[in-house]
Amino acid sequence: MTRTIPRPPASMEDVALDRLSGSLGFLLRLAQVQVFEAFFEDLGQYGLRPGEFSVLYVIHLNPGIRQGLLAQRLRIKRAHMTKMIRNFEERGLIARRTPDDDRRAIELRLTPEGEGFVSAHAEAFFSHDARRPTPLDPKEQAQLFALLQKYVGLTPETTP
Amino acid sequence: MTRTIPRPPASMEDVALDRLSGSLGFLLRLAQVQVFEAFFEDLGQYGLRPGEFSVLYVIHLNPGIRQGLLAQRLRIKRAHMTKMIRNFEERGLIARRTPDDDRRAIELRLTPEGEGFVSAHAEAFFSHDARRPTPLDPKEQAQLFALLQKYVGLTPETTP
DNA sequence: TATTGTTATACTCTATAACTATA
DNA sequence: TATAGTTATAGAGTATAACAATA
Repeated sequence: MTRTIPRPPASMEDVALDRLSGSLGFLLRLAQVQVFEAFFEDLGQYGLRPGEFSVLYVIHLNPGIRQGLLAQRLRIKRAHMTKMIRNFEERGLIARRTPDDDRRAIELRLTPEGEGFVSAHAEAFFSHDARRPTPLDPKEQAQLFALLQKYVGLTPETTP
Repeated sequence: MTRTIPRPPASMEDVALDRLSGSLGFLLRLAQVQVFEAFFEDLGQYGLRPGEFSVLYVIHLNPGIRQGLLAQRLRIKRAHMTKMIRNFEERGLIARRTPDDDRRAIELRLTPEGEGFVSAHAEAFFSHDARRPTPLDPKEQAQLFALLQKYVGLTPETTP
C-alpha cells in the first residue's frame, strides 16, 4: 500500500475541487463571473451595465411601476434602488410622479430619452447571449434556461 | 381596434419581464440571490460564508497550493485573495510558507485548526443544497448541475 | 401602526495600478 | 523583463437601521 504524498497543483486543471463542483452556489458564481466578463468585453464600451439596463427595460415594459415593486421584482434592495433611480433621473432617462391616490408612492416612467436609450441598446443587450460561443449546444442552452427559470419561479414569457 | 392603456403592475407577478426572462445573466443573478439567501438563512449563524469556506476547502484538498493559482481557480481577484488569506492567517486557520525553489511564491496549508474548521462544517455546507426544497425534482437538479458544469468548463468530479 | 421611499453607515467584492522581491 | 504577491484607492452592490411623510 503506497501512500501518495500530495504534490501541490501546478495548473488550474490540477486543482481538486471534489464536492465543490457539485455546489449550486459555487457553480452559479462561476457561471455569473463568466457571463459578466463576456458581457463587459462585448458591451462595456457603450457604458451598458446589465443591472442598469434591466431596470430601464422593466420600467419601459411597465410604465408607472412603483419603485418598491421594481426593487422587489429585480431583487435589488430598496435603498440601492433609490440611488439608481436618482442617478437615472439626473441623466434625464426617467421621470418620477407621485400619484394622487397614494402620495407616499412614486411612479416611474421613461422619458423620451430613456426610451431612446432602451431601444438603442435592446438588441445588443439581448442578442449578447446568442452571439457568444458557449460550450453548450442550442438544445442544452434551452434546457439551462428552462431549468433556471423554473428554479427562480419564472414562467418563460418569451416562449409561451 | 382597442388600444389598452397600460396600467401599472400592482404585484410582482404582474410585472412584465419579456425578453429579460431569457437573459442568462439575469437568470443567474436571480438564482444566485435565491441560493445565497437560503444559505445564510440556514448557515449564517455559524459564521459560515460560501466564499470563505470554498477557499479553505480547496486549500484542504490541495495542500501547498499557491495563492495565485487558488485565486485563478476560484475566480477571486488576487488583491482580494491577499486580504482573505491574511484574515485566515490571523484567525489561525492557515499557514503560509515560502518554498525554497521559488522565493516569490507562497504555499498555503491548513493548520490543524483550519482542518478542524473544514471538517466541522463540510457536511452542513455540502448538504445544504440537498436539504433545501426547490421547485426542481432530483432529475432536473442533476441536469442543472451538469449543464452549469459544462458551461463553466468543469468536468464533474463527484460523479466520474 | 404600517408602508413608501429616503438617508446614513458599514461591509464585501471588484477593478486597477503601482509597488517589492524575486526569477 | 516577467512573475508572485502586496498595497492603496475607487467603485459597485449589499445589509441594516433609523427617519419623514403618508396611509
